[in-house]
This record gives sequence, C-alpha cells and structure tokens, in this order.
Amino acid sequence: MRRMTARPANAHQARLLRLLRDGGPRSRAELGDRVDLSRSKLAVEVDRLLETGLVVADGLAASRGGRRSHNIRLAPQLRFLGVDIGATSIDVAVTNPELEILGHLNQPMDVREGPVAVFDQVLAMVAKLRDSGVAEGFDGAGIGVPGPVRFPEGIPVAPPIMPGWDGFPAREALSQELGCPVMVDNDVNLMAMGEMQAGVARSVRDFFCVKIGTGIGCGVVVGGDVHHGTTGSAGDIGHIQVEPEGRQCACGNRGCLEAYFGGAALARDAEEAARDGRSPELARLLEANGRLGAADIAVAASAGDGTSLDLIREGGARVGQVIAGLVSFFNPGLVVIGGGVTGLGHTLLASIRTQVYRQSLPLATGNLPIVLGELGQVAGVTGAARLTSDHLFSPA
Amino acid sequence: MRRMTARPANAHQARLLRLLRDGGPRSRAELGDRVDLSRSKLAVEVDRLLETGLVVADGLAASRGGRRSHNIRLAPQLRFLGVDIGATSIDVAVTNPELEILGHLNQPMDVREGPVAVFDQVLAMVAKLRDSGVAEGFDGAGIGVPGPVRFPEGIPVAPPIMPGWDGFPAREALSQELGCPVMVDNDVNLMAMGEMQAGVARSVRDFFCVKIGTGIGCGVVVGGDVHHGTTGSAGDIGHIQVEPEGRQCACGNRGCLEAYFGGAALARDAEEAARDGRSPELARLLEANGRLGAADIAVAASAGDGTSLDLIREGGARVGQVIAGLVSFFNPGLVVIGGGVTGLGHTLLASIRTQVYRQSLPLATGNLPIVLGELGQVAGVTGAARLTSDHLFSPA
DNA sequence: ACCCTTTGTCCACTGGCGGGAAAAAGTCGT
DNA sequence: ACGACTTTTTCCCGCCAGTGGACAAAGGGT
Repeated sequence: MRRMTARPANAHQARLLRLLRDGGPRSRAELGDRVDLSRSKLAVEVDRLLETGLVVADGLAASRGGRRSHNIRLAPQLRFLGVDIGATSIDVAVTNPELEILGHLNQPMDVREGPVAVFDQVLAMVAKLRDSGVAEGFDGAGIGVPGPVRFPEGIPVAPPIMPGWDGFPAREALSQELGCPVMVDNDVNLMAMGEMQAGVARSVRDFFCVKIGTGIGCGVVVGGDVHHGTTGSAGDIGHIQVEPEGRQCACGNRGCLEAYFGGAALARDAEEAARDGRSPELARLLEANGRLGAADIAVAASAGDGTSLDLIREGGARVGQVIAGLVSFFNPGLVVIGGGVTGLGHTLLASIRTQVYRQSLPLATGNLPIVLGELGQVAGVTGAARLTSDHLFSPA
Repeated sequence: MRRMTARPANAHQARLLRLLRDGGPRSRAELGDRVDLSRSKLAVEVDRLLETGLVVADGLAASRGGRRSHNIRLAPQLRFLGVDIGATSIDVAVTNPELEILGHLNQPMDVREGPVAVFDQVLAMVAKLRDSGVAEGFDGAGIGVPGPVRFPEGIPVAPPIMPGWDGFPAREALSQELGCPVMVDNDVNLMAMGEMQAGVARSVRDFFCVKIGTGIGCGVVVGGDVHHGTTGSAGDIGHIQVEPEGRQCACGNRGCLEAYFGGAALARDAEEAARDGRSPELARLLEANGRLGAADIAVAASAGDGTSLDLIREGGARVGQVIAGLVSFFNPGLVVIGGGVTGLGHTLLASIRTQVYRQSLPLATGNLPIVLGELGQVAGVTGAARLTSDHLFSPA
C-alpha cells in the first residue's frame, strides 16, 4: 500500500512535470519550446525523469514535418486523491496525473461529528473508490477542511464550526492511513486552486474566490499562489460586519455577513417567510421537505416566488457590498462566486454585480469579471489534487 | 550629470548588495555566514563587485579573533533620490547607499497644478539639495504619486485627485531630466516599503499600511512584496462604503470612508463645529488660522476639547470598521497607521484598535499589532529610495 | 529521388564551483 | 614575550555540469 513516489531532483524537472500536467503529453521538442534549456540539458533532465519513472514515453507525437518524435507523458499510473470536507458533506475524488477526475463520491456528513468519525467516513469512501478500480495506491492526497489551517503543518486552528478539530494533526493522521504525503488546507483555498487549475481562473494570477455555502469564505490568490495570511485565517470574510448593531451572529458579534446570507441564515429566513405566510411557494416546499435550504429557494425563485427572489437579491447585495470593499482593497483580475448557493444562479450574480460595480471605483471594476465557478462540486477536490501534485512536483 | 551605474550580473551579487544595504558594511567572512556560497564563489563575486565599483573595501572589520579582515561596503558615493508627491506637498530626500537620509526638503504644493508644474518644483528642490553638497548625481530615483500607477511602466492612471496626470509618462520624463533610472509607484505603497525598510515593519512579510492624509489609502505587502493589483489600484480603500446611503462623496457615491474621515472631511467637520459654537476651542483656532486642519484638531484635542476628541474617536471607529474587514480578509501580521493624521496619535489609535479588536475574529486579531508608523514624513521618501535601490540591486 | 526540416544523440570544451592547503595576521594563555 | 591556536584570505587543482556544434535518423515536400 505504501508508495514512495520519486520527487524531481531540481527546479527544471519540477517545471517539466508541471508542464506535462497542465498541458498534457508532448514531445521533447515541444517541451524545449517552453523551457529555456539547451537541447542537451533538456534531454538529460528528461532522461532522468524517465529513469525515476515519473514520466514515460508513449506513442508518436504529431509530426511537425521532420524526424518523428515520441511523446513524453506523466506516468499514467500516478494517482492523486482529493478530499473536500464541507460543513455538511464530504467529497472524495481520484485523479489521474493530469488532475482529471477518474472517480468521485459524495456523502452527507456533519463535520461536527469530529475528526475521528469524519476520517473514518473518508477512509471508507476511499476504499470504495479503490475497489471500483480507478486506483490502487495514491501518490499524494490533498484535504480541504472548512476552517482555518496552520498551513505547512496541516493542522486546523480554532475552527469555529468544527469543534473537536482544533489542533488535530490531520496531515499526520491521514498520511499514516493512506501511506502517501498529505497536504491540508482550507476548503475555500482549495476551491480557488481548483478554479485556477481547471476552471474559470486559468491564467489569472490575482483573484479571489468567494464560497457561499453553509458559511461564507474566500480564497485569496496573489501572483498565482494562495495567500494564507499570518495565522492561516486569510479569507475569513463571513464575519465582516455589514450592518452596525445588526443581527446577532453565532460568533458573538452583531451584523456579520453570515448572519444575513449563507446557507444557515438563508434557510432561517426562508422558513420564517414560509411560516409568516409571506410565501405560499416556500410554505409548500417546507411542508414537503420538513425544512428549507438554498436549493428550495432556487426552486421557488425560478417558479417566480417574489419572496425568494427578494431574499436572493438582498443577500446578493450584502455579499456584493463586502466584495466591493475587497475589490477596492485588492484590485483582483477576477472574482469567482462558488459554493452551495450557486444554484441561485444569475439572480444572485446580477445582484452581486450591481452592488460591486456601483460601489467600487471604475479603475478597479472597469475590466473586472465577476463569474460563477465552473467546477461546481468538483472544484474542491480538483484543488486538493492540485495542491498535492504541486507538492510532489517540487524539488525534494 | 548622466551616470551609468553598474548593475549586478547575477542573483548572488544582487543578494550581496542588499545584504550590505540592509546590514551595513561587513567583512567577506561575515557575508559568507549569511549566504550559502562556497568561499571561492563568494570571493569571486565580491571581486567582481569590487571591479564594477558597486562596492569598495574600507578599513578593518571588527576582529573575531583571527587574521584581520577588511570591511566591504557599498560604494559610499552612491546616491538615491526619493520623491514623495503628496496631495498638498512635496518631499524630496537624498540617501546614501544604506538608504539613510542625507538631506531632506519639504515644500507645500498642490498636486492639481499638474505634472509639469510639479516636476519643475521637484527639479528645483533636487537642485537645491545638490547645491547643498550631499550629492552630485543620482544612481536611481523613486517617485511616489498620490494615485494609482500602472506599475512597471510608471504611468499614473485615472488618478481621481490628480487631473492632468492621467497617462503622463512620469518615469520617462524624470529619467530624462535626472539622467538615472526612475521608478514610480503609489505614495502609499512607498510608505509601506519605507516602514518595511527602516520602520516598524522590518521583518514583517504580510502587512498593510493605512495612510490617512488628505485622502485615505493603503499599501498592501504580501510576502515582502508590494501588491499592486491588476490595474495598479490595489489599496484604494478611501471609497469603501461605511454608511449605506450616507454622505455624498466627491467620487459620486455615497457613504465613502473618505467622506467621513481623512484630511478634507475632518477639516470640514471641524470648521462646522467651530461655526456652530459646539467647540469654542476650534472656533478660536479657526479665527487664528483662517482655516482648520488635522493639526488644529490635535491641538484642540490635547487641550481637552470634547468635540475634537469626538471627531477623532468617530473617525477612528469608521477607519477601524474598514480595517476590521480587511484584517479578516487578509490576515496580516501587522497594521501600520500613517499619514498626516498621525498627529492625532493615541486617541485615534485607541479608537481604531477598539473597533478592529471588537469586530474581527480572535484568530486574526489575537496577535495583531496595530501601530503608528515610525518614520513620519520620511516614510515615503525612504520607500522611494528603497524602490529604486531594489531595482538597481537586481540582476540586469 | 532529392533536398530540406525536424528531432534525437554524442562529444569535446569550457567555465564554475567546491574544498584542501598554505599563508597571513590576529588572540590568548603561560 | 613567546608559542599555540584561530580566523581569514588567497591560491590552486580537480571535478563535473552544461553548452553548443557536429552528426545521424527519420520524416515531408517537390
């Protein structure tokens, strides 16, 4: 089970591996066009990578009109594991070396049941994926948890919605179980990495990624790297105040963004509207399901329910208000909206956009796309796989 | 007048030059302790630097008990020029290679008079400094302007308070006049670099620096580098909304931070209080000076004037409210407050701190110092000198 | 067929770099 | 005051990685 995957010996090799990961198989010559190495040097480094087994030669490359050349590709049996632990569910996926998803499972689970129960569940899901034949062992795993993480160590710190996780040595524990290197980060940061790897943020170097799920968080990318902050809590925007002396929030303060928008607040508002009789549509859904969530509001809204539309618009305006401030501060090249509420779709997006474009200065917003994430449920696991592959594909 | 200063040939040399700049003269052996180079390699690189004239040998180093060694220092005749163009005044300073200020001039000047007039004034001040004998020519110059700058090109873009500067090729123009390389950046970014070079932010890698002068801006430092953002407008926090449907702001929106605090708003509020009869103290000062500024409010406040204290407290709370949000987002290791209103001192700081510590989560604020800048008026010019020296001390 | 292009391989030369040894010039103990 | 020991600088040799050119292999186009 344990698998000691080789690591590149130098920055050149690391560069080549990432090129092959992100651009797919190519010939030596095409690699040479991309890196600034002499032909001899390139040949030497590729040969060494072939020796370690990290890459293999296969098939002929498309001809460019001269001597035929063989393609070089990452060893096809490499497997990365991506785990995304959300507040209320777990995603686990296996990818090939190019970070394409080969198998994906999702299971509801409350993170508050604690690290032991959650990790048992994760391991069961991993076993199931393994049984399905997509992987035998893993060369690296990335885990996203819904709270701040002391980054290099991979240890959650003071996570508000994850009692029992504080200081839990997640990285160590899982590394033992899986027999491969493990990287841990905040789930929102991984979503950002996912969108950077395979989603809307490809080739954008400065952006942030707002995830609106049960809570609200934000992954910050500076110069292509995730910004963790001094204590690993960067992007924790759910408790920014949007209303002085506003609603009581679970964190103890008043008027936090999360007290107005995000899964929990939205559900509460919707249920209130259902019981008040303000929205017959929502009342009907509440009757049917026993409780309401973002998905129900989406349904009601698309059925033309005014109350639901108002809830989305008001929430979007609140989020937009916060984003507008952050855009002024950070001047990103892109803002990505993701998470459970993306089902609210264009109503939400329009509302956010209106607010941001109205409140920020033209220089910062002039050419600023605000878009929904492309990857949906696989953003987190893709980012997790990318995190661990970045680690594996860096000089030892 | 034109001066072609040599540049380091590789990253090792650049590293050595910066070590000598920031740590002062040292012997070869002490340099060897700091960089990971073999003795031979180090000797070769130092010899080359000696040949180019960027460094010189002088005097004996403090003995560590063996063969005596000579100190290596940056060529003492190197001179950097730092120019800080504020909204209402210009600072010009000349530094030695260690970025210590040898001569400093300050002149009031309204930036709205346009780039030509301002640059004439700058050149006059430079000439005066040159006449005073601190420098003959310059090896590099850094300029700070009070508005967004397209960074590598050194061109102001759409500066709200600087009509006539949009697109003005500041870098080119000044480079012609001074006969040396010129770097241009936002004045707030330079203040941040200054505090990082010689002030409170030494050895802090992630922080931001809020400058409250006529306007309000913020320099953002990530991993030791200034973050410019996609269009160069990162840190433009003066127009973050702090009050929905609040006061009309000059930018066209309502409720901007700058409409409540910062030099202009503060002066207006103070004059209003003076005329209302709410503050006899301020009325007296208004009578005496014809108008009021931050300094007058500081005087009144320290004389115990309640209205002035309230103004400071309320403004501090508003700034604190914005900073609290940014702290949650960015999770810095330090927040520096600088600019013209630092005269308001501890009343202001206390008010900001209260607000930030109350509104942000403990994980982000737990160990977060919020302090006044150390460098005051020389922060900008020091940062400007650092900017240009960083440029000069990087591989060609 | 012939020529040109592209790709892969080989090899000799160069220059950088590490580290040993010795020389230079101190400190410190006796 | 002298010798032993340290620290620093300088010199020098050998290793080896990387460069770039030559050459071979294997196509395409005319």
